[in-house]
Amino acid sequence: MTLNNKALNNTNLPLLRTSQAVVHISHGITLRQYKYWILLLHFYREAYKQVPSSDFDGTYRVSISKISEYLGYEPVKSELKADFEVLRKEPIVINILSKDGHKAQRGMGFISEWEVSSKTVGFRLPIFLEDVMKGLDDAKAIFHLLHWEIFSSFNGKYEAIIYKLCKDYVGIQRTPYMTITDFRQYVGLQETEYTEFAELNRWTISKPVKLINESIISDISVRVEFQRKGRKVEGLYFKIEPKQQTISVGALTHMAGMPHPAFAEARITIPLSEQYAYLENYSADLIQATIERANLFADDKLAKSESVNLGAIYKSAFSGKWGVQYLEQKQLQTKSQVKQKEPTPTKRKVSAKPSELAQDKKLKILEQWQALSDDLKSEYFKRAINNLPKAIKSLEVNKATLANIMDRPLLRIEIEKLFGTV
DNA sequence: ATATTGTCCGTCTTACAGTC
DNA sequence: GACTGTAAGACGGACAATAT
Repeated sequence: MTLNNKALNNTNLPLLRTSQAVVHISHGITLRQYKYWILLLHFYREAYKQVPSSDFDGTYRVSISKISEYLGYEPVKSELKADFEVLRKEPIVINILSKDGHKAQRGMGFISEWEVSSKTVGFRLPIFLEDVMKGLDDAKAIFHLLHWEIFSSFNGKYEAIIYKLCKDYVGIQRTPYMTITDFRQYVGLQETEYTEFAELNRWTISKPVKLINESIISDISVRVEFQRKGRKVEGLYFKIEPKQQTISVGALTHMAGMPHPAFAEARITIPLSEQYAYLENYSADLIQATIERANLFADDKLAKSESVNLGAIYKSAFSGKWGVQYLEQKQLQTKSQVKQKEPTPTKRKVSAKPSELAQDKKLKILEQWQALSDDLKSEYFKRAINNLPKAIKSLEVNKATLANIMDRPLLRIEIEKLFGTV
């Protein structure tokens, strides 16, 4: 569809296989059906990642209890079937570029088959969506970054759609321009609905935007920009800014499912909004290198028993592009096998008060942890691991030990939570 | 039964264009 | 530049239809 083309033209992103290709589909389905679909895509993606590709036949079954877990209530069977049937029938038409570079259109349903039994739900995705899900670059994987709980907490149809649209463009801080017709199509309006712009604006633009901005759990703030010809509004786009999180970073990370792997080595939890911003601007390799470099710098300071403010270090590491040097250096090293002394990174700014607070808190937790007996430690360790979202658990089980648990941000947060509840 | 969504009406504000 | 008419739009509220 047209939106997608514009997005791609504007930013010169590679065609296809980007998250945008999946996301921007105009539709007339209800919010609940839309939620199901997003959930199914999420499950599909998870399943695909866990099972080696050749063994994965494309049909995925998920227990109804798992769906209930995400939705927060148990769906009624008849309703579920009806919704899946709508998802199967509702058309998606996407403009794509075929291999020879010519434009092509493709039509499909949101899902291609479904099966509902007493305890499970099975579904298959159209081939195109399957391909997109398989081909999704990790850095672009929307479903780890998509904040399911925030999304599902919006109870307005347009609110959720606009939130999601904006969420996809936090990185470039604005959505593609769309005409009013495009917008109507995007949010799934019939010709007869909201024929007057004033009403359209009032109920499908202004109000949802206001609600998104006022929501205490929303992680973005959104502003609509109209393009006018005289007084008449011809089109619009949204401007997006990451919002200061009003709930704990730990809770957010937990809800979002997983931090991006590139941030795995980070010793403090980098807020998702920042992760987004970094991911938009730097490659995963570069991010990893930046964090590694920053860690070295921190170690260096620790060795000299200077105080270390990780939040500030990471910030200046990214803004100062420490990773670029480091990455080049690493490549050189592996090539020439010659060990060089690392250049000192550019001077660190002394700022970032909020992260100092976080640092204090971290130290407290650390003290509390060290005061525990070995038995208690392993007890907490087990419980922390168990509390992790499934996807992370399998990773952490292999990596985490009693000795390094405090260096693993997600686990530390779980421990912190456990301390809080005891 | 209640909440959400869509429509309609009335009134106020604002930007544009024409006239003086 | 000031004045004025006009149309687009904002906004509050009432209410019906629909979904949950």
